[in-house]
Amino acid sequence: MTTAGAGKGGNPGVEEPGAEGHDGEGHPGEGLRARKRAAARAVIERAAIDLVLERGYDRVTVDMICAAGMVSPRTFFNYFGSKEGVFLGPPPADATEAVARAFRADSAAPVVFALAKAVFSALFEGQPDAELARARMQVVMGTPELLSKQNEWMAVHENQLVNLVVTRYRDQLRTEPAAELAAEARMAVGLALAVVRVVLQESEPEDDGGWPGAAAMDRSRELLEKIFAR
Amino acid sequence: MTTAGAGKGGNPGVEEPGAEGHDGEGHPGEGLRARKRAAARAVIERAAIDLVLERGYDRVTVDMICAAGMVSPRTFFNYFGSKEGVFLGPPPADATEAVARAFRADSAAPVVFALAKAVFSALFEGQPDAELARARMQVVMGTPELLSKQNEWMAVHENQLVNLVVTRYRDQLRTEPAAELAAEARMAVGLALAVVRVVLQESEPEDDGGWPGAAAMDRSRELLEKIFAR
DNA sequence: TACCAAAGGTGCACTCCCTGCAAACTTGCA
DNA sequence: TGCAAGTTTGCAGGGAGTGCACCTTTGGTA
Repeated sequence: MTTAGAGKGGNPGVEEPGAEGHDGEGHPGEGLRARKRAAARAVIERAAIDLVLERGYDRVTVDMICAAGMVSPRTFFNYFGSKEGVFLGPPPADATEAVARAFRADSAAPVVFALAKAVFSALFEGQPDAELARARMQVVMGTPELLSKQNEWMAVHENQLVNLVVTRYRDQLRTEPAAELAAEARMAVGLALAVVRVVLQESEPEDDGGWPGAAAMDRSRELLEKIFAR
Repeated sequence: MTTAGAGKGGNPGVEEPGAEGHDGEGHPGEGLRARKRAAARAVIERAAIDLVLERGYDRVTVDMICAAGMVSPRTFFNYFGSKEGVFLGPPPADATEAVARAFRADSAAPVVFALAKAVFSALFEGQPDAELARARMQVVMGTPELLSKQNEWMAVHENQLVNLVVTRYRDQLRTEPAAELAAEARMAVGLALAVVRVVLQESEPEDDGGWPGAAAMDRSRELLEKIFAR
C-alpha cells in the first residue's frame, strides 16, 4: 500500500474471505471451508518466509511466493492485501484491542513500561507456532522496508494509545487540563514505542526462543534511568 | 523504494545528474547547466507539492507531476529517484553529516536533547524558501506514507547517530565497557527520535512560520521530566 | 565561429505491485 | 441431487521504477 494502485488508501481494502481473522492452524471443528483457508494461509506464510530468509526480501516476488504456496497471485492479494501483509500479519484493527487489554491489566508499572510491555505482548500473542513467529521476526527485523511498516503500524495507532494513557491519567485522579494530559500522553507513547523499537533491535533472532520479555524490559528501564540521571 | 522494480535496493540508485546536491535556486555564477538543473528541480518540487496539497498524495501520479513540471517521467526519476523523493528531499547521505555537525556543536545540553535539536536543524536547514519548506512539511505530515519514510530515514541512520553519541560519552571520560555504552547510546537515540517525532506532530502547519525551535524542545523537556518524575 | 566531446534529457520496453470485474469452481445444506 | 453462498482465478489495466540506446544541449576549444 505504499506505491501502486489508483484508489487505494490502506490496508482497509483487504477483505479477507472468511470471517474470523488469521488463525494459525484452523480449529478442528470449524468446517472444511475454514480449515482449508487456514491451511492455505499457513502454507503461503511459510513459503513466503522461507523464500525471503533464503533470498532476501526484494529478490522475492509475489509470483514466486504464489508458486511456492500454490495459489494464484490474485488469491494472495485477497488473503494478505499486499506483499508486506504476509510478513506483518493482520493489520492493526485486531491488535489494538489486545494492546489495550494488556495495558489495562497492569496498572502498577510506570506508564511508559506498561505500555511498552503491552505492545510487546500484542505483537507476539496469538501466534501458536513459536518457530514460525521467530522466523517472521527475523525477516521483519532484517528488512528495512518491513521494519518501516511495522513502525507505521504503531504510528497509525498512536492516537488510540494516547487515549489509553489519558484514561489512565484520569484514573490516577490527575487534574491538569485535557490538553496538558494529552501532550504528556503523546510523549509517553512516543517513548514507549521507542523502547519497543530499541528492545526489538537489541534482541537477536537466535535468542533462547521466547520473545524479549520482562528481562529486556527491565534492562531498558535501567538504561532510561541512567540516561535521565544526568 | 518500497514496492516496485526488480533489482532496486534503495535510494542509492539515485544518481543525480550534476554534482552539488539539491540547491534551492542555483547560485548565480555556476554555469548555465547547473542553473537550469536547479530551476527544473525547483519547478518540479513546487508542482508536486501544490498538486498534493490540492488533491492528496495518492491521487497524484508521477505523470501528473511531470506534466506540471514539464519534464519526462524518466527525468523525474533521474532527479528524485522515487515519487517520495520529491517530497522528502535528498536522501540521508548528505543530511547525516549535518546532524553530526550540529550535535558536536552543542555539547552542553543533555544528549537526548542535543540530538533531537541536531536532527531538527538538519531537517530544516539549507532550505532557502521558508514557504516552500512549510508546504513540504505540511505534505509530509499529512501523508502517512511519507511520514513513515521520514522515520525510515531516521532509522537507517540510527547507527551513525549511535556512534556519535558513543563518541560523546567517550569524550565525557566514561569508562563503561563498549557494549554498555552502545546500548545506552542506542536507547538515547531512540528517545531523541521519539522526541523529534512528537514535536513534529505537535507543531501544526499554520504555525508562525519558523520551524519548531527551542521553544518546543524546552516544552518536550519538561514533559519528559514530568513523565519520569513518578 | 564552427566543431566536438561530455553531460543531460527522453522514449521505449519491461518488471513488479495491486485492483476491479466477471467467470468458474467448491462447499454447506436442504 | 440441486442450489445458493462462498472462494479462487484469469484477465485487463493502472501506476511506480529501471536499464538502455539515442538525441539534444552545453562548455570549451581551435
